[in-house]
Amino acid sequence: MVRRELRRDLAVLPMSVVRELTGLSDRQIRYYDQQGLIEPHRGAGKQRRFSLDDVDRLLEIADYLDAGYSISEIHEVDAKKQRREAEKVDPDDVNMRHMLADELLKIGRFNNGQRKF
DNA sequence: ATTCTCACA
DNA sequence: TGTGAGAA
Repeated sequence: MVRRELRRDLAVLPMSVVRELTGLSDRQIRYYDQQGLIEPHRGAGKQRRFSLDDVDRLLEIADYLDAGYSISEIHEVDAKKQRREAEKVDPDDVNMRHMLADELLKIGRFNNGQRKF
């Protein structure tokens, strides 16, 4: 039996669902899209279709923003992330970066309580 | 009914 | 970022 799992990379979620799942306004979601932070697929009528990965990405973006990062700074982080992804193919380094990123976000959240968790 | 783009008394 | 207009 092939292990049939949930495909978090399939873009099948409409705005309404993503809005609920992230707590973001569709205005914000479209804005992050324009800024190139996410590239959801398009369906009939150019309507955006998001994947669960996109939802995670959106939450990540919201966290960075709450932590005080600017859109451009988030792009910097992405760029830096890709460069290392290209060079060092060290799996341990990848995990370490994720851990550091999480810590940065936690610190950011404590430095400005705006998020309504 | 929903979502999209564009523009701002 | 919000909001409203007009189209799809």
